[in-house]
Amino acid sequence: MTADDGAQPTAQSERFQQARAAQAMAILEDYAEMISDLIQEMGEARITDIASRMGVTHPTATKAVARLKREGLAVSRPYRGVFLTDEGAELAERVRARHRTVVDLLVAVGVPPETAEMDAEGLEHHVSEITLKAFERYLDAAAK
Amino acid sequence: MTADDGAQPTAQSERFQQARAAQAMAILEDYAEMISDLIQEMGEARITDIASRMGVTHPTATKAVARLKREGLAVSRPYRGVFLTDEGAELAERVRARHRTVVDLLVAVGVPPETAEMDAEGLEHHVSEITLKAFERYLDAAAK
DNA sequence: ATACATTTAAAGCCTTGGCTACATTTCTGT
DNA sequence: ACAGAAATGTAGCCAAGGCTTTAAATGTAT
Repeated sequence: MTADDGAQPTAQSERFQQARAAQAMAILEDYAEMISDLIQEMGEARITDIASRMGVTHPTATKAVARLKREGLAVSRPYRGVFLTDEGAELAERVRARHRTVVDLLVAVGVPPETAEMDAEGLEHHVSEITLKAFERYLDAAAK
Repeated sequence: MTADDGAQPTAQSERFQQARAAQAMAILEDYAEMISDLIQEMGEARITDIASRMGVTHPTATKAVARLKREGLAVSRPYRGVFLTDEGAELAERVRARHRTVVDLLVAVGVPPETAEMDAEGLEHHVSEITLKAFERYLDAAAK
């Protein structure tokens, strides 16, 4: 009836699939950024601290770290802190920069800073490169 | 060490928990909106059409509809179309309006329309009421 | 009206990302 | 040095949201 079952995806279904893919990356990104934060602040990232800051229990944090390791983004030895690989650190830095840009843009269009910080946490993972660049241009223009 | 294990959550951990909660609603919102779209366009929403537009297989769509029914957002009889309850229709309408606002705002700050449409699909679920209101004010101001 | 095509349903599998409960290891203080 | 506390690991449970495969119901066309 709608003419595409299993056949070529529509633009719309592609958007949903894209959104789902972004979501799959989101947690990895959050954990990588958190680990990076902790290393900067305290020299190492302990499972307990990661869990506490992410608002999850430590087994959950352990699982997430296992996934990061599987993806080649982190390394760790039993009963020791977690560290990022070069790739992981790079991801964390990109995520951090994007987060700042998103918060800044929200504030620039009139969102209260606290709310901006809150919403950015979920929002940021769905901001594409193109949109990010647009945000940066907008902020640059507004800064002048 | 970081002083809050299981104790009161930090502002940061609360943000993450909030983002996770928003994510849990996201799929429900997407399906509700899609069902609403289909009903408007074709008078009813068939499982096959929902699946095709969402870019998933029909068993997956069936499961999603089951959740909607469980949450009191939709109703359906075996081998018949899916319909929204008042609550479901209201949710769909809110989601649709928010989607439009988000796309408009993205375009207003310089994001190409096609990209705006793409990113909004994931973004919208994390835009709080407060942020949405700010977007609307911004768009109003820019319209003048 | 009956055979064939399409649609829906049902069952069962997988991964993710939460959780609790329990075991083990490391750290710390006396 | 050793006991108790704290941190980490491991196992197993759950729900969500994908999937494929198989079965049943519905719709359609000769």
